Amino acid sequence: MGRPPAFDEDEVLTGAMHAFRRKGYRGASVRDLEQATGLKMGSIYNSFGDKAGLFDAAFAHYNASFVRGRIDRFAPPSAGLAGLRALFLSVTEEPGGESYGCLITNSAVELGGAEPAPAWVADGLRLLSDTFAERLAAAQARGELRAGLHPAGTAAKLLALYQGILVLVRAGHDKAVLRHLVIDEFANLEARHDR
Amino acid sequence: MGRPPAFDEDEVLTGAMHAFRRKGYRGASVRDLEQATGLKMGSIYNSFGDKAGLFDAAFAHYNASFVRGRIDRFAPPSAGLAGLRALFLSVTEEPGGESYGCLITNSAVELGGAEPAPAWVADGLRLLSDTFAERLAAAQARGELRAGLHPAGTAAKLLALYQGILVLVRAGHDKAVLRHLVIDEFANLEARHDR
DNA sequence: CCCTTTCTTGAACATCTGTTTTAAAATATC
DNA sequence: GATATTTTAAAACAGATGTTCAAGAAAGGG
Repeated sequence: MGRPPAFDEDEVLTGAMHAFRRKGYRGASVRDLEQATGLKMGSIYNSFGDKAGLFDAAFAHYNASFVRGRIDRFAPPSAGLAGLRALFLSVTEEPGGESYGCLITNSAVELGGAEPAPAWVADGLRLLSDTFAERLAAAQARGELRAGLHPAGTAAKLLALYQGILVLVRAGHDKAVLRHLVIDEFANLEARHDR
Repeated sequence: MGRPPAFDEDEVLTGAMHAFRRKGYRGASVRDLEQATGLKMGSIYNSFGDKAGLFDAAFAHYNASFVRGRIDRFAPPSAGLAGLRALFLSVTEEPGGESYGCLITNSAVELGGAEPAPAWVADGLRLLSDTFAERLAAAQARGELRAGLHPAGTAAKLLALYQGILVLVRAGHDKAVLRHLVIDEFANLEARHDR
């Protein structure tokens, strides 16, 4: 009973997610979000409660679809260390001159000073960190990892490196330098067969 | 001729700098800046033109005083690799529960999407990167650096790691993990005397 | 001492913000 | 097909935002 919604929720969340990514939570006005989602103000408030509600939904969508999709595409369990490297390289190859950045990184920085740091930031960071640790542990089991490295500790370092690369990408840093950096770092993680 | 300003410019810029650091460029309202600087609205506009002008001046102050001061204190040329490590560790030891973050990192993320990325971001990043490269080169000359490492490339990696650590600090990440990460990374950079 | 110049103050302004409200349109159930 | 219920649409609202304005205050030069 009652009229069903006329919009596709995935499209709406994807549009909102990109708007928040580009302009930040504060920088994306509700009028901007109208254009990004195709919804009108009333529908946004009717469906998501308020701007923070839409942000929450968009962030959840970002973690569950965008980040996880990127992991599955570039760094599936079978791809090993090379997959992780491909994941890192992929963030330096965003299309176009514009640097959209990562919603996790951007939100951590923008909202990090506020009292209730949104749970989605911690969730996204954990998703990345857990993925890194799992792939590193698998690589270690296969003897692909350099001796003396601990998956958990190395995962923490990779998480910091990943966030830092995203900051530098957003700052317009030279991408060739960033790619070189990633290649070097993963060469250091690999088992040394040449000794 | 004319009445001289009654405020101390360093105090004003320091106050503004902290406000921008905590709340971001957009998040710090001109009313907030009144309280942070002690100046009244009219004086702010009379002295700095507009909010962006105050931000510019505060950012220049941050680079020239805060960042450079931190470098000089923790990582003077004489301190070698251990100085760099101390510099990295210092960002994980900010006082209080609140994480103010780094104006360079925060601005790179917040304003990175905008067309004219402020020059102070690039300047600050270069100041850090140049310092890292110089200290690494000096360490190499003294034989403190692990063989096969290039100062410039390693400096780029350290810059990314530094920015990433600041993101994670702002996200409220466990500081013990971050400290461990720094210690591990610098152990990897040091020449191996135990082989 | 006057008077020009500059700084300070605090109110005023227009615009933009997130949100609410009102009325219309559309569909599912009976 | 009537009714109930929800979505849509667009206007309206209160508050916050960046900025400007006009009047008073403080110093230095004549």
